[in-house]
Amino acid sequence: MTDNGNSERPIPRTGRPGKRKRTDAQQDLRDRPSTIRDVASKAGVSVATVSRTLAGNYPVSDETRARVMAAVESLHYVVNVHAKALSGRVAGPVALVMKDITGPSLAHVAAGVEQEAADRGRLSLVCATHDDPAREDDLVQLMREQHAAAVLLVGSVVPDEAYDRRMIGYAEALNAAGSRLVLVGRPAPAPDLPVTVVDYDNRGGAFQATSHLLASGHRRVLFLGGETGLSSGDERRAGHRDALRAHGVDHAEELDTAGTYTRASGYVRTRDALRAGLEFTAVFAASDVVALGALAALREAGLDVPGDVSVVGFDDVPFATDLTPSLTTVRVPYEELGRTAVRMALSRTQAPADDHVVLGTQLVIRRSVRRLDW
Amino acid sequence: MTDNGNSERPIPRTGRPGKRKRTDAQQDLRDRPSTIRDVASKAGVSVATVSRTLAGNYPVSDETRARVMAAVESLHYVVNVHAKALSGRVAGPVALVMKDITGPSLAHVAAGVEQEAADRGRLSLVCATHDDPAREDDLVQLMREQHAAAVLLVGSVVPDEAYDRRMIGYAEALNAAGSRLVLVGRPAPAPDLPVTVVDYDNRGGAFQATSHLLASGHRRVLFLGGETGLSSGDERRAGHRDALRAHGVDHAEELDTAGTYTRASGYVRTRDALRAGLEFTAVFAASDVVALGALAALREAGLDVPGDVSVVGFDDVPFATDLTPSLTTVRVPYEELGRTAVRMALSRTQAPADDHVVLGTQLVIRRSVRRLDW
DNA sequence: GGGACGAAGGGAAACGTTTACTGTGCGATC
DNA sequence: GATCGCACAGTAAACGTTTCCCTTCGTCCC
Repeated sequence: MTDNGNSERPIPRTGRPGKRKRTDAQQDLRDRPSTIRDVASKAGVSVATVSRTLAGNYPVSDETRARVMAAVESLHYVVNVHAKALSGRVAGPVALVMKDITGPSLAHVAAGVEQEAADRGRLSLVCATHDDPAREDDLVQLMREQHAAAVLLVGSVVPDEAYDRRMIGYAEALNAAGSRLVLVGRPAPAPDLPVTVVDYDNRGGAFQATSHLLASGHRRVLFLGGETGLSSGDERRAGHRDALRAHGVDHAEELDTAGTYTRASGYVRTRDALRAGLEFTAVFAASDVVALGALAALREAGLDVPGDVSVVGFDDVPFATDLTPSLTTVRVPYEELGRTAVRMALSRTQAPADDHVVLGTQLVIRRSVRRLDW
Repeated sequence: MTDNGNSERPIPRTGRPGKRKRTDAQQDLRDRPSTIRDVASKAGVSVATVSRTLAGNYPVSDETRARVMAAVESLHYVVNVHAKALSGRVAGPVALVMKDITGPSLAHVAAGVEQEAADRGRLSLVCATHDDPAREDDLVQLMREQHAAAVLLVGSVVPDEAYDRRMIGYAEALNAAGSRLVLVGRPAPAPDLPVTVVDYDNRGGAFQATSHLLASGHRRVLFLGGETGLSSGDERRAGHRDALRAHGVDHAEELDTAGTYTRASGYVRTRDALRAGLEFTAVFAASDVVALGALAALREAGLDVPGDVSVVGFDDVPFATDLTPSLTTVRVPYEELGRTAVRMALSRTQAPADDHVVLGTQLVIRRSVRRLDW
């Protein structure tokens, strides 16, 4: 024993009496992460002292601290987060659940979430559902197992009864586990639920967009809306109609289309409208990628934007400024959406109530709209 | 006692003899996640039986199973992953460390990583470094604590000596902890290191791009390269020069520029080249966003693409097809890059050696290049 | 000179699982 | 009819930390 001879009590044992699978001791350093006991024995102190030295919340003599730190260095010791979580408290991660990460808007939400989470010392778990509700169920379950501090469900949905039921279930299950459900860009299923809702003003943004077109003298606006039923789609449609009504413009049924948020959908609907001989001087696409399709169809038809037809989008994705012409669109604060969601979920005081917030949207005027009265 | 009366043995106790902070039992369900002991006591069995019932790796009578499942349901029990990790083995997460998540190419890598990880039953931790080496150090450390199965460092770098040292440290530290360092899109710091490298053929892609321009009759190609020193930038530059050499075209120093991978850089360099009166009939931008800037500058100068100047990009970001004109570019299999990285890191057999793979890149011909000899 | 006190450190419980051991009955086998 | 084996269930050790509680030792104050 290499005890420093000042005590009869046994020095902390190197290993437990329990069996060790590994027979040759030389391998121990190689493939098994070193534990606090390894550090303790190497430093000739107890595990309690090592823990306290590293935590720095307890007086430790300089000499002991030095020995412990040296042992930590030489063993490349890092704490085992599972053990730490099991005993002391560990800040749970933030879980981000979305349909897909590659879309520019969702990527920005993710960036905001990651940044705010990191600022608060949390890790971010990112998962894609690919629009599969069963997968969403599994993920919420999984996040409960992981003790996630908050579970963020991001992206527009069809708010039917099944959706409400699922969200209610999630909210309660997470709440019971001390976590928090956060709905980002999707509606609350019911009032007084333990849920945080962070949304943005779809309706107001669409209102601004269409108002801008109407104020520029356009009267026949082809609306390339999102899917009917989808929350963001319906809200943007409502904002569009609000604006028509507010400006006393008749709502032409045939100009009010619905479809998916894809380039293809924008392309097809615009092309078909042109083929059908519909008259319009402007297009309001309910998303920038839809606008992309519209621009392609218009260009193909030999129409100039904004010379012949004006176009407005929605989202303000990064490339909107680089299109020809640069796209007038509605800016959605996606990154701020993510940050706010994390902030609200984590800094929630003991208020058990639900909390909602709606971030504003804002028209960004570029070059894809022409004033007709010029 | 609601025991079913068929045994004298004491039913498992409800709680441990140890002290409980909570005094009023009614609160127990509310804020503390229920444990396997809660389930066991509710079902009138031992914790071992509950564990085995849930794991399904041990014979359990139908009646017992039903009771356990009922208890699980009613208590909304989920296993505590930390406890599980401490005892049996739990598949560690995959950690993805990158400069920023919002870029289209990195987002696609992330999507590939997430998908492959999910397919293998792993969670994905996503972190942004914002190009801060110290943050990268912290994250690697953090991932070691988290027992990540693999740590993926994604994105081009300046491979200087400090970089090598850091990567070597990471590789060894992670390897010692049973994890694996994976470098994606960046070079290996040294041979025979426990590291997995997944890269793509920057040089070959650039060679194809410039070759395409030269084969189309262009002789003076403005090269908008990436930063000198940056691995991907240097490789693409090398590929470009290879092609010039292969086609016997003189390398004109003034046409070979370096800068950042930003739209602004592409814009400024193209504008300056035009102002300086440099003669060129084609532009090869070392990334699509740089091409975006070039397109804007050309347009501003009243030049038509591809009528007056041809343009080729690199990356094949999603919007490349939607530009005016659609952009001829080099496709990089970003998503596959992510998938491959995870696959290689996780399905690595006991081969302790380093393993490298280079994915191919491929020219995608669209409408931004004109044949000069027509 | 004696007690109080603070600094420093150790022992061991507790966190929630999994699983190796140990029993039990009970039907089948010789 | 004793025995073997199997289905089923419980006990307890182990996983790696943190922290409560206890001990020791030196100082300071009256």
